[in-house]
Amino acid sequence: MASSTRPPGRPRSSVDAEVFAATLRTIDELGYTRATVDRIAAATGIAKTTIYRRWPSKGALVTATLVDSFGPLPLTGKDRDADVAAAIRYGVRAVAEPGVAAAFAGVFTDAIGDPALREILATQLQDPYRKVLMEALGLSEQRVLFVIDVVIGTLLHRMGMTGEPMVEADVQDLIRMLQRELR
Amino acid sequence: MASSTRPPGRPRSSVDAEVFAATLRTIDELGYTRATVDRIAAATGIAKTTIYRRWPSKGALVTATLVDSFGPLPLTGKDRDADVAAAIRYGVRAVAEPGVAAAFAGVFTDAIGDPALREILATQLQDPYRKVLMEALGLSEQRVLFVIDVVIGTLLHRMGMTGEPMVEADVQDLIRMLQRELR
DNA sequence: GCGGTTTCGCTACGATTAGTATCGATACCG
DNA sequence: CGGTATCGATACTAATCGTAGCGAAACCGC
Repeated sequence: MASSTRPPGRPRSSVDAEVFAATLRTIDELGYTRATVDRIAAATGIAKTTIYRRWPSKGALVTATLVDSFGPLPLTGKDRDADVAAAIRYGVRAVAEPGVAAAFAGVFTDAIGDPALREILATQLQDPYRKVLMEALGLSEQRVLFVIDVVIGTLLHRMGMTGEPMVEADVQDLIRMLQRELR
Repeated sequence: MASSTRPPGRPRSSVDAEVFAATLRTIDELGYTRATVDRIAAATGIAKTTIYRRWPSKGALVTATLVDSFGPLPLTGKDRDADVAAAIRYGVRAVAEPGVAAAFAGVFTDAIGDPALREILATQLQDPYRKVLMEALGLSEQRVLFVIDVVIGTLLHRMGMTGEPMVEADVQDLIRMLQRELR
C-alpha cells in the first residue's frame, strides 16, 4: 500500500518549477555548454549541490526541463487532419520557446555515449507523445515515430541552422505535407 | 592574378584527410564531448597545436569534417522524382556514416551563442546543397531550405533518439512524402 | 520544548577539457 | 647556406562537471 504519510525529516523545498525556468532561461542566454549547473543554481537561488541531489547529471536535468516544458497534447481523436495540425502547431510553439531547441541539441549531444541518458530521453520525453498519437491518430508505432522524427527533427534543424523558429508559411507546408502523408 | 608560386617556408604537411578521418572515428567512439582535440590529434599522429593552427576551434574543425564528409550531390536535373530520391538516399548514407550524426548534434550545440560558428555552418555546409538543389529541382530558396530541414532534420532526430539510422521502410516513406510534396 | 531524521547551503576538491604561449627542430626555396 | 614558415612538445590558464564533508535548518512525533 502506498503510504501517503509524509516521510520524516526536512521536506524538500518545492523549487522544481523555478529550476526548470532558470534552466531554460540560462540555456537561452548562454547556450547549452556555457549554461553551467552553477549558473542555473545561482539563477534559481539555490545551491548547486541541491540540484545534483535531485537529478543525476546536467543532461538529466535538462531532459526533465524539456519534459516539463512540453506539456500534454490537446487532441480530440475525432478529426485526424485537425489533430495533425494541432499536434504540429503545438510542437512549433514548444520548440520556439526560448532555450528549448538549444536544450534539445545539447541533450542529443550528451546522449551519445551515455545510454542511460538516451533511455531517459526516449522513455520520458518521446514515449508519452508516441502513445497519445498512436491512440488519437490510430497509427502504428513505426508510423508515429516516423511522424515525430519529421516534425520535431524539421523544427530543430531549422533552429540549429538559423537560430530562428520556422516561419508561418513553412509551418503550413509542414502541416499540409503530413496531413496528405497520413490520409 | 592568383600567384601560383609556392610561398616561402616549410610547407604544410597534407594531413587534412587524416585529421577528418580521425575526427569522425573519435567522435563515433567517444561522442562529441569526450572526443577531445588532444585525442583527435593523437589518433592522427600530429600535435594538438597543429590542429589549432588550421582550424580556430573544435566546432570549426568538426564543421570542416562534415563538409568533407558530405560530398557533392549526384543530380541530373532531368527527372525531379529521381533527383529527390537520389538526394534523400545520399543524405541517408551520409548521416548513417559513423560519427556524422554525433558531430552534427555537437556542432549545433556549439553554434548556439557562437554566431561565427553558425555562419560557417550555414555557409560552408548548407549553402552548396541549397544552390545545387535550387538548380536541379527548379525550386525557390525558401522551398529548398524547407526540404533540407525536413530531410536532414528527420534523419538526425532519428539518430539522436535511437542511435540507429533510419530503416529502409521509413526511408521509402520519406522519399514518397517529399516526391508528392514537390510535385 | 526536544530528540530524530532528512534536506539545505556552503566550501573545497579532483578530474577533464578548450584554447594559448613558447621554443627549439625541421622542411623547403633560392 | 641563409631565410622563412611550419611542426612537435611542453607548460599553462580558465572553465566546468560531479563529489565529499559538515554544520545549520525544517519538519515530525512525543
